[in-house]
Amino acid sequence: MPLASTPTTLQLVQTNSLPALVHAEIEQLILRGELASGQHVNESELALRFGTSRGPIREALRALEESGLVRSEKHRGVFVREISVAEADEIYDIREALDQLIGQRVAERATPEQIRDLKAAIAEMDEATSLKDIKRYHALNLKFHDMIVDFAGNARLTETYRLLTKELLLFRLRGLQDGGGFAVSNTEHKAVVKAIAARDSVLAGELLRQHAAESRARMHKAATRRDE
Amino acid sequence: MPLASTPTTLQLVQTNSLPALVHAEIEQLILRGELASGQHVNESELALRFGTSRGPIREALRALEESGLVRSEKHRGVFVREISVAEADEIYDIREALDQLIGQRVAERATPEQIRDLKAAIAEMDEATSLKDIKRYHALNLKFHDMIVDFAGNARLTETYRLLTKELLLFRLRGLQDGGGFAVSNTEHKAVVKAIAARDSVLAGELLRQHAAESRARMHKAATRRDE
DNA sequence: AGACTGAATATTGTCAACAATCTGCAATTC
DNA sequence: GAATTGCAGATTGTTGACAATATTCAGTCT
Repeated sequence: MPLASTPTTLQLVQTNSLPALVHAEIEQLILRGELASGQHVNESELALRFGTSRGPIREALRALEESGLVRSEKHRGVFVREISVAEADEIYDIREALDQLIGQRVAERATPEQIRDLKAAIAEMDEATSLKDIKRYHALNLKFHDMIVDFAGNARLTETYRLLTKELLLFRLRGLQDGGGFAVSNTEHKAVVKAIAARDSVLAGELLRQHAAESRARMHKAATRRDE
Repeated sequence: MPLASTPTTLQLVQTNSLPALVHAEIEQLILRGELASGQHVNESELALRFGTSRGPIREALRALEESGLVRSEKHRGVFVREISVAEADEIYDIREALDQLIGQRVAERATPEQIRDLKAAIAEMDEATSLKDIKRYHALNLKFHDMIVDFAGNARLTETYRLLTKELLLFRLRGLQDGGGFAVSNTEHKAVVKAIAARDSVLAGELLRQHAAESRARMHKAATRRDE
């Protein structure tokens, strides 16, 4: 999917139905924060924006509801979900378990090319760090984790992991940016990839789990700092 | 949810919208095998059956698609998903990781009452075993795992786990009944609950993971037996 | 006979209108 | 003045109709 040669819009429309397109579009709107957490989502407005009727919009919203990005109240409409610290905590608990699994599987299965790609991504992050380009670092970080879960070679795991990650992203957008320490983060990445390259699956799993735990800890720190 | 005092239909209709009701209904149809794996799902037919128009049906199907019970092809309609052995394997890989987490958390958090409930469920399963009532055992087994994931006290985990379980159920319905050995299964349950009662979270996690692994192994055995 | 063409049918995709419900605000009552 | 009621206006819930596409099957040609 990352390397898909750009399909023409024609192909897109022919394969994906309108609801699917709208689904992806609205998801981006939410993930980019254009539709803020807690905000009411107006069907007609979206229909107008995308040049469709409300039918496809509603179908897309139902899918987004199932994936947890949106919540719906009867006769009141749908709202972008708000993730509480407690909920983020629950998600992190799952994510840690999955990260351990991911680390193990990648160490077992990653091809030399994939390991090279991971190292390249880390180098880029180092670059972003020295340039203090936080935004770029953040994007690269997401890409790194996207790559690594892909390399675990379990499509269903990828799907599950991305679902949870999206929800956490929703939480971060709520205002709490990952509390600094992004130079630290990359040294963790290096350790993980080193274990992967050494094919030490147990260690890789352990390290990737710890990496998620660190991220959770940073969230907590940011959250409590904000509440005082 | 298990202890919800039966709400009146009035309340149900007032709170849940038609798509939500239809969603639950169709899910049952699929999980009970009334809509078989791979089968084409006719929108108009369902609309007629539930006495609605096609709109709500389509919304429900979109949600079911997102949850993975159904797949959809443009202009051809939606089909009940078919889970291959490879996909089931992927799901089991995730399930094992989650079961380990579940075991740990339950050992840490379960109340004495909850532990008693688990023991009661096991006793019932023993009874079903001695009566050779496989069907009842199967139902109780599902209930047991439902309870245990609930007792982990992580709503998001419950949701994720149930999602995967539903997909696996879809696979089992495909013909491969869990290859016997259900007396074995209950001795495993006992060991898990013993570890939980002893508050040994590491062991409980390990045992529950193993339990999932055994289940996976039984699936493999049944699958290869079928393919020869 | 087998492969191809094309109409007839069935099914899905989309839309626009109508019904039900909620929200906000002004008028009314105590 | 505060609480309540009742009335627009807006928004969602649902529907039935129409358009676009796929499938089927009879007929035709080689």
